[in-house]
Amino acid sequence: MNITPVARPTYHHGDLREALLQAAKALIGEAGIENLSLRKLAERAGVSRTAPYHHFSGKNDLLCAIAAQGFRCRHAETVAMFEDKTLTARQKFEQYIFGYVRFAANNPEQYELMFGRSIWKQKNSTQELRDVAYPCFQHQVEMVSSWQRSGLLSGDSPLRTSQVIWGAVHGITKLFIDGIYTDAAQIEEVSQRAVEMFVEK
Amino acid sequence: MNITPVARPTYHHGDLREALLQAAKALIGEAGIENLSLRKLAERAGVSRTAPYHHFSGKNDLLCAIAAQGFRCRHAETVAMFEDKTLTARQKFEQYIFGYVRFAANNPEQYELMFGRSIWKQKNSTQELRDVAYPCFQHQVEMVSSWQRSGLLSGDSPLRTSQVIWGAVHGITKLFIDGIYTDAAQIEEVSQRAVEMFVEK
DNA sequence: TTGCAATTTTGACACTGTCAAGATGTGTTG
DNA sequence: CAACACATCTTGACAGTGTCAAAATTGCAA
Repeated sequence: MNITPVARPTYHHGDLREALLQAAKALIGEAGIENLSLRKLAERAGVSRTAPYHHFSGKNDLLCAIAAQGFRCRHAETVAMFEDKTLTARQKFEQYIFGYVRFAANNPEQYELMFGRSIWKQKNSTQELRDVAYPCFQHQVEMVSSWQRSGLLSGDSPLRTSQVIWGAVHGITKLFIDGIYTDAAQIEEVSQRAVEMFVEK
Repeated sequence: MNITPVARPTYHHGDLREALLQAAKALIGEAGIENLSLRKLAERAGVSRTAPYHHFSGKNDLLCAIAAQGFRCRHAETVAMFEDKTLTARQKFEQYIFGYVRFAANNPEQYELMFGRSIWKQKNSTQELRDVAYPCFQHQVEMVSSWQRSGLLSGDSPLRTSQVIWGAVHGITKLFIDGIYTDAAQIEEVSQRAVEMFVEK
């Protein structure tokens, strides 16, 4: 919540864009997205109110950049896990569910930016964000398709099945991080139950 | 988006509280929650900026009241459906899923208030809202419990199973109304697939 | 050195939620 | 009917917000 301005020796910052992204992630982690203001952010970075506008076209642009970072991080994690040849299909499915939920629980504010209404609702998404998010979505369908071929999941429509499973993890996640489910300790048990309910017996 | 002030003959409004709730629902339906301001709302109701403060303790209080209306409406719908003796268990389950998704699709902004982060995240919920929301949550668990006893759903933990199913419909719903799934026409097909994946064969 | 472009700053504007204090109406009691 | 109490509404004010325009500063290239 507190602002800790950073003294800056030179007039030009050097890498203000990256510094702003870092400070923004720190601020939303402390006080939530709704309490992030460009002015507080600028002050934290030790720079004037409108300096960020030379690195981001506006607040929305900055939020999209943070979301894009999240997609890149999450996508790398998922691909690495799915290509691990020491895991069975069932283990990969479990890892996917638990990894997804854990990522969201550890970075709730960033997750909100990635999948929340503030960006996607009214076509606020940047081209950069769309370019990095769509492969992420696509990869989920491919994983589900592979699990169906291996008999772990039922049905013949990878897209529909993937939409239901993604919906489930997304919904469980949101109910927890948005504070409707108050007991956060239950999230692992609910995830476990989700795995049981989806895999074929 | 436009403001259409309402001429008012008398100094006292008569039923300003209800008028504000109605106008607020109309405004968020037109421009979304994030574009609702108390000032525009007051102007629309033909009243000064601070008049609403004599009927709601603040903006959050007003939003909670709108959410509470949504819970009452949805709860009545659900109870009536579940007590309909002409429906089989399977039909009731389908109706629950489709009804849930349809309600959210028809009232996306009100749904966002009911289950979104803006209210629940930081203990912003009113006592009135909690009193009307919890029975709604509880009823979902009871329905799932009944479907498990009838053999429609598997497992022995109504709470966990209910959390997964609620998570699924909530997640599917959110992915659509928040604009991540762009093709809203698919929502029925995804709901149908969800029913198939959850009921025992 | 001069000139140019990138970067940062100051000033300004419209908008927001909300508090304090005053004005106006309504209802109740003597 | 008169006077008071109270609910309701209004005006004024304040701090905070995102963002634009114009001016200032700096780094780099010719």
